[in-house]
Amino acid sequence: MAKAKKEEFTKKEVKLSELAKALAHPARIRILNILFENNICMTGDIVNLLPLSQSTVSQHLLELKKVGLIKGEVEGPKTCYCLDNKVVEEASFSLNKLFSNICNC
Amino acid sequence: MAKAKKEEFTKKEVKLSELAKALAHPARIRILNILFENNICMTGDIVNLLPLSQSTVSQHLLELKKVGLIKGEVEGPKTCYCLDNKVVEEASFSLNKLFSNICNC
DNA sequence: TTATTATATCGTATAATTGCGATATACGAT
DNA sequence: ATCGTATATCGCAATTATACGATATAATAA
Repeated sequence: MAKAKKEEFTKKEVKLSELAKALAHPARIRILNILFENNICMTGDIVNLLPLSQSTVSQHLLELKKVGLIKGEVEGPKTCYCLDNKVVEEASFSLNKLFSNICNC
Repeated sequence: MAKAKKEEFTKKEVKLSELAKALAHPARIRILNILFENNICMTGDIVNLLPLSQSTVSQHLLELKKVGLIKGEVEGPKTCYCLDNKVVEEASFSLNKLFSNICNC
């Protein structure tokens, strides 16, 4: 979104939309599942589970890191990513709240 | 996303990412809230509650309609939009499932 | 019929996203 | 020191998203 326009919305609206944007690509959805399900965290292993190049996967990891859903720890030449459970929990809560606000379910 | 790449992901991953993309703009978040909170549904009224031009709001409405979260009914020269509660409910469920899959919370 | 109103769509400009190959970096092993 | 491995970043191209003004459409009102 254009930066000028961003100021015309509330912080909550912007934050929620940025969270949604982080989830708005199947590769990133898969990455989140991979990080939880397997004991896998190295970039290379994640790359092998995705139909994308190493550099592209690296970018998607960065997107997830930007909103805080994952964090990466450098271990020598490798990097080990994992979910940031606190942020994931907050994200879950935010989206739940959105839906409880717009839905009688 | 490129069409060729879309086929390399599961239908679920693609569907969920498309839902997230629909939520990935503060204007669309606000529109959903407006449609629930107020008894307002006409495009013009929605336009008045957003810092965007009529044509831009119309496009955002289309985005939400594309994923089914809202539906529009033409009433003479006006159009009345409302949430599609069934789809909203399904969306809520899908996102809940994602988070229950990646979070112990 | 003509004017008005509400809205969608078209054309266009700009910005952001997606994707990849190539390169740079950083570390461990030889 | 040099090589190999893992990963991030750069540069670029293609696509998609965002935004707006202008125009088209369609129904109602005068």
